[in-house]
Amino acid sequence: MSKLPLDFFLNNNVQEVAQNLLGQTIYTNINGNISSAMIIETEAYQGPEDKASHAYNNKRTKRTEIMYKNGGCCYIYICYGIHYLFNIVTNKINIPHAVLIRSGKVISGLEYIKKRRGNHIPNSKLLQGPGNFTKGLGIDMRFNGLYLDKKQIWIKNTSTVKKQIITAPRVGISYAEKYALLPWRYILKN
DNA sequence: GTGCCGATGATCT
DNA sequence: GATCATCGGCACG
Repeated sequence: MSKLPLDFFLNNNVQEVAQNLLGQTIYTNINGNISSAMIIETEAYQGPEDKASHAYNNKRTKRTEIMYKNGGCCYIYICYGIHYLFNIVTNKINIPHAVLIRSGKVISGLEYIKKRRGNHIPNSKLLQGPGNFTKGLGIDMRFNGLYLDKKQIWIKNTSTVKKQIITAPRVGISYAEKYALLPWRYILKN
């Protein structure tokens, strides 16, 4: 169980990285409080060609600039004014691919995660959904632009060799026309 | 379990 | 001023 090296994210196939991330364990350290989660749901966003991506057509703005960095970098943005969404930039510099992390399963730091989410939330739902995932792990805009080899955030290689993956269309992007139908959402079975 | 709906603000035109 | 890579609460039944 070793830390994932950053070159894991330099792969030029973002769909492959999104699938390889399933079963890996992500850690956050918020003021010394460490919590971790197994990644169980991801979505691939293939920048320039993908109408659902913020970087469609190589669009460069202040917000999307992070996506043009080298793979292994965190891309955080606010969705619907309320929720932080966590993406990992993939591929080489100037190629704006990214993987959205949608759901996880608590591995450690349950007490911190419950505190951030509220005690009435059942354990199985603590990190379900992209907004809940970031809230539970304490991820916010401070993480935007951080690489995954920092003391605040990192990923350990805990994926089993054999895993069963369910594919599905991505969520909340009906405006993306034919790209909305592509099965670029990946869910770990069980 | 499913379905509707308001909250809420950064971002871009 | 419009557009969202969402969530929780409430109404069903």
